[in-house]
Amino acid sequence: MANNDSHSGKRLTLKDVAAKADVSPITVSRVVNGYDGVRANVREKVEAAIAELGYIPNRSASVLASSKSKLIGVLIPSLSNVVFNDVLRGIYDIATPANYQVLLFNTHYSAAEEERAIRTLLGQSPEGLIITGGEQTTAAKAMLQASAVPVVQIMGEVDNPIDINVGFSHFDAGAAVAQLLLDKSYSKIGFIGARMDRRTCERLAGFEHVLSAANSLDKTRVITTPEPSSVSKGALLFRELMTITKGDCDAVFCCNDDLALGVLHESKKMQLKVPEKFGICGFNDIEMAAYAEPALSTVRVNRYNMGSKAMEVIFEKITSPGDKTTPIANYINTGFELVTRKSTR
Amino acid sequence: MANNDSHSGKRLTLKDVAAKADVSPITVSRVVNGYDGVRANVREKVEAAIAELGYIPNRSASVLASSKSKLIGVLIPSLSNVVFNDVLRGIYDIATPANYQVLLFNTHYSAAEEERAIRTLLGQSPEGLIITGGEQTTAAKAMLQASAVPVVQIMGEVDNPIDINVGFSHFDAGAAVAQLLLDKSYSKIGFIGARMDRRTCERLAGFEHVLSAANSLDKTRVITTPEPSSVSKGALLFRELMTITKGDCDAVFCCNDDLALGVLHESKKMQLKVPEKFGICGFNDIEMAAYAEPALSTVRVNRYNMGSKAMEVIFEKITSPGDKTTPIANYINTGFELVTRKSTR
DNA sequence: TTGTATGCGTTATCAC
DNA sequence: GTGATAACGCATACAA
Repeated sequence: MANNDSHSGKRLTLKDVAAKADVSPITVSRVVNGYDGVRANVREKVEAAIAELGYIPNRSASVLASSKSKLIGVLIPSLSNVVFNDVLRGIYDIATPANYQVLLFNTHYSAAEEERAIRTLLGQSPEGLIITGGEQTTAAKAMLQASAVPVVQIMGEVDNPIDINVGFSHFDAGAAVAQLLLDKSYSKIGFIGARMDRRTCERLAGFEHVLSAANSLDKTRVITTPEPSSVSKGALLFRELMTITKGDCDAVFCCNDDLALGVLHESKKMQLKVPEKFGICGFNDIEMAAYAEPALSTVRVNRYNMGSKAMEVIFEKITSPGDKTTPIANYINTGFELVTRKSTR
Repeated sequence: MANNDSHSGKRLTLKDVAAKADVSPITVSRVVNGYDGVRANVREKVEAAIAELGYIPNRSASVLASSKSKLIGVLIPSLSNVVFNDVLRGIYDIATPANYQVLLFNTHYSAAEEERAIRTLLGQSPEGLIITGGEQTTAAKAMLQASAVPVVQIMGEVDNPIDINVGFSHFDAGAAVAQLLLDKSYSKIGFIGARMDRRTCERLAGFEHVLSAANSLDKTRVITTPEPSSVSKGALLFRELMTITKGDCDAVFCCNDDLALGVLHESKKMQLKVPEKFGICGFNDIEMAAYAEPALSTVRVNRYNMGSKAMEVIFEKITSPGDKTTPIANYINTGFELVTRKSTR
């Protein structure tokens, strides 16, 4: 931290650069924004002045005057969940090269915090919004509708998309896992879940749906907690499952890999043979899943793609304003994939 | 996405609210900003108008007029590295309750990208900047100096802090690990590192320093790659280490836990007895470290604290402007801690 | 190709 | 306690 160098106090503006380069402010503006119609020698003169002065354009003024913000608002429910890392990477990898900025909010799985974030975000003329899931408050939805800003709801398949929806069906994914375990001849299948947000509940619903149809559903084998998930929580919940069912359980679907890794760890301590006597399936396919012993069966979801697709769709919307001839699909299914490894028969 | 409701097209401003509430725009502004000096009944009238119209203040205009942005710029080199999740959480947990926004940039370990990000950031009148390490370009450093914005360099101990430095000595940490392994009677100690950013290099330097002093340094046991680290990369590099040294190696320090987990996995495949015949020490103490088998010895660093402390220091600077009587320390050591588990004797 | 006038929506300042 | 006026720094629209 230090003082401003020469022009201490006052912030440098277009005018200062213009004076130095002996042109008008608007010409400087044109150079800054890379307009073609500026003579080469003038451009060079201006660029030299900018460099010499160390001029940095004031973005607030620019946004105010042009109402172009190059800003994308992103709302995710958690910063601890590694799942969102990949999603964010996908978003940034598309946004940054296009010179768009990302304003990220952590909503802590709270619709109220989300609404507050949406409000502040909307005050900054964002050119697009990426939000998680479809459980916004009605007030938030109304604001979004009224704003006319492209909105992408990511992660899950939502019921009435505000605008565009990029994700996959967690119900189907949960169902697929149940079917997989059934196919592997497990019959007393439990469920371990933490946090229990909307999408986790949907996975559970799909899972229960299939088990129920196969007459294999026993809800005492469903152990959940609203607390955040972790490896240690997985171990804890697994012990609970085994206590409650008195060990009458031969497989478990964990709502994410962290939990599953904890279950795996604990099952070894219990000397439970995985996968022969006990099958474990996780969710997300984090890198460690492949390196667990036995390697963890899980469900691969295209996290990075959800992020990059969301950004791409926003750019499509931005660049084809009101173009009704080439409608953009309002649901993009990023799918999922069962990954069977050694933790299931 | 939809049309604006009533006043379609035009965006709502203070003036609209003022008209509706039959007061002047400035009064609305006062209500919006929670000034005390507004009569209760006027305030209520204004608030009603705001609610009815669904008015959202334009932040660009506000920032332009007041040059108060409530914006903190954060620059991190990677979004894949889980280390930064915790740092970010620490930042957000302090910033958000104070109504500050966080504008996050991913610099991809590139000083050039970092400089670009700093430039755009500085254009938005941030009230504080949190940047990673001390390897900014000289141009970037100059801009930061000139800006008079509080700057916190986090993660490592940097040489000439631009302003404030929050982190710990990676050199010392690397040295401590070397000493630990030596103390456990390992003598042919290798190093496996990926990415090899500045802080990783410092850990290696500290490590080599101690080994060298103990006459145990053999640089052929140092295997590194500029590529990003991962569990699989750990396994790969470990095989390389064993090939190059023809197995003449009895311990390894991995520059992070992911790598170490990969080494652990691979050593089992090689039937190498850990920790008896081979010791492994990681870095960071991610949750999985404790759940590996054998559990991984590692170094705990206070990631969350680095983030929260950085924000706290910025707030101190903001709230005590130029207060020379209570100087803020320009280096805050967040420390580290050796965590010895079963992967070392 | 370059410049002039004007407005973007808010807040600071100073009246009332 | 409330209001009028003038910035804030830039970009749009148009003129030259």
